[in-house]
Amino acid sequence: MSKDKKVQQITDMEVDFAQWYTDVVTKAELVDYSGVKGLFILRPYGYAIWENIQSALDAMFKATGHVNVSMPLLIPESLLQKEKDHVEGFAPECAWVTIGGSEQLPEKLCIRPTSETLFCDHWSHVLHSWRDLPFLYNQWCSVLRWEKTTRPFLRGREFLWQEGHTLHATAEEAVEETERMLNVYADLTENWLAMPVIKGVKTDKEKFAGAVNTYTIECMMHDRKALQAGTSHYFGDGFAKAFDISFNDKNNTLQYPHQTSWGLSTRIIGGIIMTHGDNSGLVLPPRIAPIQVVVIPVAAHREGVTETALKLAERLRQAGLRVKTDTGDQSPGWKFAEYEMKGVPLRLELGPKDIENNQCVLARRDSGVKINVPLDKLEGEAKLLLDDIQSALYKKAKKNLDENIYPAYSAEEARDIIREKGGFIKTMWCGGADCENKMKEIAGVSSRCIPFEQEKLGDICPVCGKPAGKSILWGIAY
RNA sequence: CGGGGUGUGGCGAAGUUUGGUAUCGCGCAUGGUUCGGGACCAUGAGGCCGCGGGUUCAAGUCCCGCCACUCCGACCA
Repeated sequence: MSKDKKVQQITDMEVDFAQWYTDVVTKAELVDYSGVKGLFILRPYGYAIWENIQSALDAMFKATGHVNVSMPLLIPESLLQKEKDHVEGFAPECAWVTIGGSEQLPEKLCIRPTSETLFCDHWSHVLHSWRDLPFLYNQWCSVLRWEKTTRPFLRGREFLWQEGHTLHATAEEAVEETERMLNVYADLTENWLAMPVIKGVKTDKEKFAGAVNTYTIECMMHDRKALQAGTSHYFGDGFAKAFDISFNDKNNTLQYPHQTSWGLSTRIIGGIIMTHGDNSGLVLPPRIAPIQVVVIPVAAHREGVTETALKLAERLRQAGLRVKTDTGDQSPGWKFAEYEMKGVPLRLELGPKDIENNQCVLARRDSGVKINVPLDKLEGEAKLLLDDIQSALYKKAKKNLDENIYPAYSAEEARDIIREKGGFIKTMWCGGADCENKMKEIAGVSSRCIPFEQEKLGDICPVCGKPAGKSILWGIAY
């Protein structure tokens, strides 16, 4: 147990990171297990985090011209099979509905693992003219993928996400959209979730089934493993051709449109936990924390304490903050531990001594630092502290990322670095799938992305020794 | 899908080797005293011992099957 650890129920992350993660997820009351493997219950506090992420992202989608729709849950087998690469990628993890009521169905229906095929089918009906384009659609839903092993948030068979699907008259427009949405994800992840990202493009091996290109944002977790936090795909006109989506352009020529899709899931909450959490539990970035300030009256039975606490909470609410006052009859110490476990960024303590001095105590979740604040300065101080916590979390995570990317000049060197230190490995790459596979074999890492920000680490591929034009990032991924 | 671990009141465990009345701690409820880092006392509620078969006079315990969770690998958001 570390010295400053306040909560004894959570396994130290240095002792067992996976157990620490599970402890945090359950003790912070984010999820509960359901009776079916890989299907998790999002409890109110966990769902509230998702709602905050949702509302931030949804606003960004709307601001970039997108509209929300709702597509069916089930996909006929024949529809799923229209695009060859796509079905090959997803068929192994599909769950099927074969019976309706007591009748065997004439065609089995797949519970959507993703909805490209549904959007394509729909668009093939409604698209006629260049005037209809672009379609800029998004849907918030859950999807089902029959994963072998499952973990709360990180890998569920069912998970909540949003999937954006867009259709454009030209390849240029579609590529631009793919990049735009990756930047939206990066904006959310860095500025709201305080998680630094590396933007790049996936190799052919790692890209989405059916995509021409997959763009990704990669994050580094506290245990130095990689988390793919969001992806944006450019499809070219492959799906359009497979689904017979076409339109007449301005010159009355029949054209195939170009397509994109992009998704971000509740997995990102696992990312938040593993990026900011500590041995006392969850640490939430203020911008998405369901409770930004928890007000805890001390010696609440004493005259004026509860009343004053409620008044201060209301003042903070008026100032636009999300505030909870805990007037329960547990001891103050119990409450301190409870809200630390839940990652509430700021705690306001108010007791008789404070009231005498016309002040209160504000305690930061990230650093544990407590300060006395005169009551007339409360709103300003609280906001300043929340802003500071938000940026401190980002800086700390950025440091972890920057300090754990190592160059390597052979697969063996990469292997040794991964074994000793973990983190990301950067190397040059010839672009060959053989070298990528060999890297996996020897060093145990998968390619994370070819970063947009390229570095020149040499001239040759560290695996085959042939000329190499690009730098690439490797890591062990969740 | 391969390998390991675990399933006993809400949670964590003991009991399983050697079959014989269901135990402990925490939590929960009520009352009281407390209250600045997980308070204390008293009283009380709560169990098809993961599920299904079998052996036996008798199964938490022995046998067979299944399921779930969890960790480590291969695959994915």
